[in-house]
Amino acid sequence: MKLTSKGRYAVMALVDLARFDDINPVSLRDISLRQGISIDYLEQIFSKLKKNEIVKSIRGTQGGYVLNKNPNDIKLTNIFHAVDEKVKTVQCKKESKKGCNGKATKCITHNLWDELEIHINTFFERKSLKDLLNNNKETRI
Amino acid sequence: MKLTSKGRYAVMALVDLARFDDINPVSLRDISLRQGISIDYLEQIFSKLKKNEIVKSIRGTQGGYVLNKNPNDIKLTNIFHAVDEKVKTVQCKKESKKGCNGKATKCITHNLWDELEIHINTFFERKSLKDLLNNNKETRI
DNA sequence: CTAAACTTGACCATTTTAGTCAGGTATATA
DNA sequence: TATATACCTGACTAAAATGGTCAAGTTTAG
Ligand code: FES
Ligand code: FES
Repeated sequence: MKLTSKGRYAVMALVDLARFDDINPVSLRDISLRQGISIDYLEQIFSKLKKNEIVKSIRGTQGGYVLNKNPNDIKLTNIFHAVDEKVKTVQCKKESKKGCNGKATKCITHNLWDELEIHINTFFERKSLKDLLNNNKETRI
Repeated sequence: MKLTSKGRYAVMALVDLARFDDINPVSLRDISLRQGISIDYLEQIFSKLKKNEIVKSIRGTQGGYVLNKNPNDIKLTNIFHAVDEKVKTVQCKKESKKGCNGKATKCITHNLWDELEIHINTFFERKSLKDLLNNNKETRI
């Protein structure tokens, strides 16, 4: 199981944004330089973050992005959902009664993977952007 | 983040094995039929499980595999480790002082991903094959 | 002797990932 | 109003990972 760059970068970029957006909008160029993420890639990510109303954009010179919510109200779940970083542990379709093996009942490990999924998602639901800010105050770049 | 088939199948197959190996060794053919997993793929998986001393093999007609330990002592961690299903959330090399961005310090989200990794691994360390057996007694196929 | 079952290693199609690239449009400011 | 800055959009792609298959063995019960 691994975390993809898209999810990782989205969170990184938002933490960066949250630190600096109180004064001016933050340009992707700045985030790119500070965090070492390709600017073209960031554009893809922010397009989704914007669609999901996590950030607002300001176009033109001196433009950039600003958070659209209080950092306390932006949970990792919201970020991941926005960029399609999803936790998938079961193989089967959850709604279906059928198992991943095509049989009529769920497979013998289905419950286990379901528990796991909940376990992981709980972590994402608990953590907010705010938590990450506090957590890193000392280590500003 | 998603669980790969290799990890999922390994656990599935071992639960199946644990149920039936008290009487006779269980052939991959049987597991394949019961669990709907390709026999060729199972062979790859069991080769690794054997190397890691989770199962023993008995060759020849009427042969098959048997657990090499008490189900209570086989944790998901052990199984996943055996088949190289690893949890990877950080991007950087953990031992290194460098960050994932190539900079001299760890990135602003490093601690978060590290926490996540621990969170997930805790789940795997707690669950044993025994737990899964009990959990599914009613739903035998 | 032979069929069942493990053993080993190579091979491969498909999908996913992690981006790049090219061409826009909007707007602050000089 | 010219222009540089920065957002916006969609297409494209190389490389890696995934999820297997296939072939050619060896071992051993019966
Ligand atoms: S994972 Fe849901 S039935 Fe197997
Ligand atoms: S994940 Fe470790 S430094 Fe970024």
